[in-house]
Amino acid sequence: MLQQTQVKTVIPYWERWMRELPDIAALAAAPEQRVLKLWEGLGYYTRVRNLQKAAQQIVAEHAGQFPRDCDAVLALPGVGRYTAGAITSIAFNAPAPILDGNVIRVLTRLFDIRENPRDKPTNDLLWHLATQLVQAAFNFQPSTFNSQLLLSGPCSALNQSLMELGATLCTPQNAKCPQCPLRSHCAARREGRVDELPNLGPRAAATAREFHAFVVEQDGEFLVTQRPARGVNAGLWEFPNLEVTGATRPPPDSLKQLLQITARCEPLCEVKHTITRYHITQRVFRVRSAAAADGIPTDTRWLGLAELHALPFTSAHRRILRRLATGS
DNA sequence: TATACGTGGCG
DNA sequence: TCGCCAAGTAT
Repeated sequence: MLQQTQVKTVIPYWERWMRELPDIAALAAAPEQRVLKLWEGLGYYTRVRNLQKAAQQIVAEHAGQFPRDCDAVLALPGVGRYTAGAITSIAFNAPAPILDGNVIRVLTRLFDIRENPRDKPTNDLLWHLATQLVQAAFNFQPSTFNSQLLLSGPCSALNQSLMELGATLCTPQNAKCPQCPLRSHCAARREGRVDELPNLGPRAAATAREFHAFVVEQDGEFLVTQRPARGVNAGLWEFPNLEVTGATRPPPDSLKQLLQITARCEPLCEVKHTITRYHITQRVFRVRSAAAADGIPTDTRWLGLAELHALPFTSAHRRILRRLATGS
């Protein structure tokens, strides 16, 4: 859950998740729709499918016991170098390095590394520095006093401290350098370059795309279609929709029919969101004539409002559902 | 090796 | 309003 997602966002999801699926066996055995529902709104949906695969792999290959070996952890689906290091260092105090967005920021500033940390040589250097730091922590002999501050172990404490520093003081903007325990060691601060680092380079601009979506109601049920198994929001359910500008394929007749109807419909709302390459605007229309939906060729279902909430919708669609439920 | 993948919060 | 970024991974 924490991959590319802020702790604050994750907490309510994690609490609900742990109530519903309290252990590895429960996750491994759960229906995929239930697991997706618990993840609904968190984004990056392949993470949750990988997480369930990982649970099933642990049941099959590790007798249901979470592996302690770093290579076995790394072999789990959805677990990369960072997550394997985070788990084994934080949980087992293994001297495994971590490098996330926070640590990249802390280290590029601490050592005044001006190259783009996304470039391979610079990324290698940062992993090397993170390795040396956690090794030093592993060799550290705590005194009686500070051992009380290292209950989870020095490697665990070091890695969590690096991330926490980046999350609280060494922030992307308005870094709180006067409060930083490393201020006297920080090369970027000494050079007055804190605001210039990390140097991530420019981002590719997103292209605007516009869609019309149709909320088709019939006897208290709503028409939904399932997205393709690949690509954005793979396999999730949504209202039938059509790209209005820049469409690459001609719309099916039934959708064309819906599109013509939109001229007589009041827009329900407008939803905007951005993914890597596109700014997406969805104008959502309410269609009361169910006949308009006849013969829609894609995978479709009629579902009641309560059932709709049982499906893995994107948050944009959940906002619309709330409006439908409240009648506003 | 470079891209694509979601969403929400913040200045 | 808009751009940036977040406890990264898979392909």
